[in-house]
Amino acid sequence: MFEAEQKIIESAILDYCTDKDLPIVETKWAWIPFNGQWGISTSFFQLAARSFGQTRGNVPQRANEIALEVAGRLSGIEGFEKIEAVNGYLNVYFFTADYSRRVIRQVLEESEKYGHGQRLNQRLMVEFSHPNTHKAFHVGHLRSAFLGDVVARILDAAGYDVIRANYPGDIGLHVIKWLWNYLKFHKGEKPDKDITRWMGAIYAEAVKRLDQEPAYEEEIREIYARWDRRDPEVVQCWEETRQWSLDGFNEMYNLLDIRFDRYYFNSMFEKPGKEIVSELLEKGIAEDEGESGGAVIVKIDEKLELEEEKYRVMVVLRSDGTALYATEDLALARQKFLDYPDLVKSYYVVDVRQSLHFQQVFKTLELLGYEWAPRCQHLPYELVNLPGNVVMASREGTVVLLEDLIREATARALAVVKEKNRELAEENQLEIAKAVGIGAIKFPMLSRESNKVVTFDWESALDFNGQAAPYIQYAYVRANSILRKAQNVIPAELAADYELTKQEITLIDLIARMPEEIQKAARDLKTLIITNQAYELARAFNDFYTQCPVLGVEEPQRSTRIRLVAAARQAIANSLAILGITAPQAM
RNA sequence: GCCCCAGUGGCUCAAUGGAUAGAGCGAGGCACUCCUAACGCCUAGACUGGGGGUUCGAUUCCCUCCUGGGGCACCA
Repeated sequence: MFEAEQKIIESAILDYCTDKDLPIVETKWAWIPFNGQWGISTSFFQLAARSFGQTRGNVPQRANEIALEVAGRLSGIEGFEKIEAVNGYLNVYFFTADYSRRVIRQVLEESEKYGHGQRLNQRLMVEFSHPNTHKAFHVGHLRSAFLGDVVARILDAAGYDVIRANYPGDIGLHVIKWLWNYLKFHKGEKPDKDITRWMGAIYAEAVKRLDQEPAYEEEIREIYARWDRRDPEVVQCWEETRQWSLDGFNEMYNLLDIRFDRYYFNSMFEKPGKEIVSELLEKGIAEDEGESGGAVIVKIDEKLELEEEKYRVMVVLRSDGTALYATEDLALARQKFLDYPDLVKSYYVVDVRQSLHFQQVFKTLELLGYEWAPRCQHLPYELVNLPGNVVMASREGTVVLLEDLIREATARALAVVKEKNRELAEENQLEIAKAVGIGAIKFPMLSRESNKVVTFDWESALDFNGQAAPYIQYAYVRANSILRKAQNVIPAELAADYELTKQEITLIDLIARMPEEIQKAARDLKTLIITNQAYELARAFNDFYTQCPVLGVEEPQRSTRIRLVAAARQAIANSLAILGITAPQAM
C-alpha cells in the first residue's frame, strides 16, 4: 500500500550508497514493532557487514552510523512525519491522519474486494477432498476439504483463476464389499436421511461379516468378477448407490460452504491409465516382469541414474494386469492438462503419507516427456488423529463422524445464542448457531501449519473461547452493531484532524497489511497466515471497541471512527470469507 | 537400512535470518449503572530437545545425536 513512499526512501538510500562508494544491498522493509506510531523500517546490518569487505569490524556500530547518515539526508524530504535512526534501523513514520484516511478510503471503495490482488489471468487447479463413496465421511477427511477449499479461496483472492477439482474414490475393493453386502442382505433398501452415515454403516457391516465368516471372500471375488465384465445388475446397483453417496457428500459440502467446479472419478481412469502404462513400456521406461510373475514397474532412480535411492520403484500395473491407484493417477494428471492446457499449477491436497507416491507419479510423467509434469505439485498435510495417537479409520471403527461433530457443535452454539439473544426469532438463532458451530470446526484445522498433526478431542473441538472462529465472528458482530445504531450511514471523509489513539493506529495498521498478507498466503500456500491476520484484526478491533467510544463522541472523531468501524468490519468480513467462515449478523 | 516431518511456558500453537521469542487455554487476581461479558485488564510461567557450526546477528540455515510420528514393489 505504500510502494510510492518506499521507492522514495529506497532511491535515497541508493544515492547514499553511490556517493559513499558502498555496495548495493536490496532494501527490505518491515513493519516497525508497535510503539504508538505508525511506519515502516529497514536495517543496515547487511550493508554494514558488506562495507567492511574482508576486514572485520563492529557491524552494529557501523550500521547505526549508516542509519544516522541516511536519516540525516532524508530529513529534508517531505511527506513523512518523522524519520529516525535506532540501533542500526531506519524507521520511517507516516503522517497518521493522512495515511489512515487513505487506508479507510481504499477499504470502503473496494469493499468485498479489499485485500484482493489484480487478476493475473493465470489458471491453476486445486484438487482436494477426494472422498470414498460407499464409506462414511469422518473428521479425518475434513482436513483436505478445508485446506483445499481455503487454499483455493486464497489463490483466487490473490488473483488466480482457480479450478476446484474433486476426485472421489468411487470404485475399488471397498465398493465391491459394499455392493456384496447390499445385494446379499439389504437389497431394495434406500436411505431416507443421514445418507452418508447409512452408507458407512453398510460398509462397516460388510467388513464385520467378512471378518467373522472368511468363506464370504469367495462371494466378494464373484462380485468383483461380475463388475469386471460389466454385469448389468452390478453396474446398475453401483451407479445408483454411488449417486446416494454423492448426494450425501453434496449435502455436507453445502453445509460446509465448499463447492467444486469439476469432478474426476476414480472409475474413469482405469482404461486411460493402462494406455499410459503401454506407452511407458513402448518407450522402455517401464519394465514388464510378468514372465517371472511380477508386475509392471518403473525403476525411476535407475532411469534417472541416481546414486542414492530417492524415487525408488513404482508399480504401475499389478501382476494380474489390473490397474491400481498409481495407474489411475498417471491418467488423472494427464487428463487435467488435456482439459486445461494452460494450467500454471496443478495442486493435489492429499495427506503426507502419499508424498513418495506423488513424487513417483510426477517424475514418471516427466520421464515420459510431458512438459507439464513439473507443474504438478503435492500439497501434503498431516493427519487428524484421536488421543493416544489413534488413526481415524473407518474399518477400525475409530472415527468421529462429521455429522455428529456438526450436530454437537451447532447444538452447543445454539444454547449460547438462545441465552444471549432471547428475543431473536428461532430461525435466526439457528442460522447463527450454524455459522458459529461450523466456523469453530474449521478454524483449528486452518490455523496451524499443515505439517502438524491435529489431535481431535471433543473438548477442544467444541471450545469456542480464545483463539477460535467465534472470537473473530464476535468482533464482526460488534462492529456491525455499532454501524446499525448509526443507521448504517457511513459519513463522508472529513478533512479535519484529531489525534488518533494507539488502538486506532494499530487497527488501521493491521487493515493496511491485508493485501500483503493475502499475497504471502498465496505464495506460501498457507491458510494459517490468513487465520493469524483475521485473529489479530479481531483482537485489535476488540481493543478499539473497549477503549474508543464511537457514537457518543464529538465530531470529527465520531465520523472518522464510524468510517474506521466500517473499514474494520469490511476487513474482518473479507478475512472470514477467505477462510470460508460465515460472518453472522448478530451473536 | 534409507527417506520425509515434528520437537518453543503445565497444555495447544505463532514468530519474511533481525529490535525485549508472541498469543490462547489452564492457574492466581481485577473488572458488568458506559455502542452485547462469546469482551477487557493485571500477575506468574521459556537456557526455543542436546551438542557443534555458518553469520555482525539463528526459533529460523548447515552437520550430528536424542525423542516422537510417517513412508519405502503390486493398499489407497
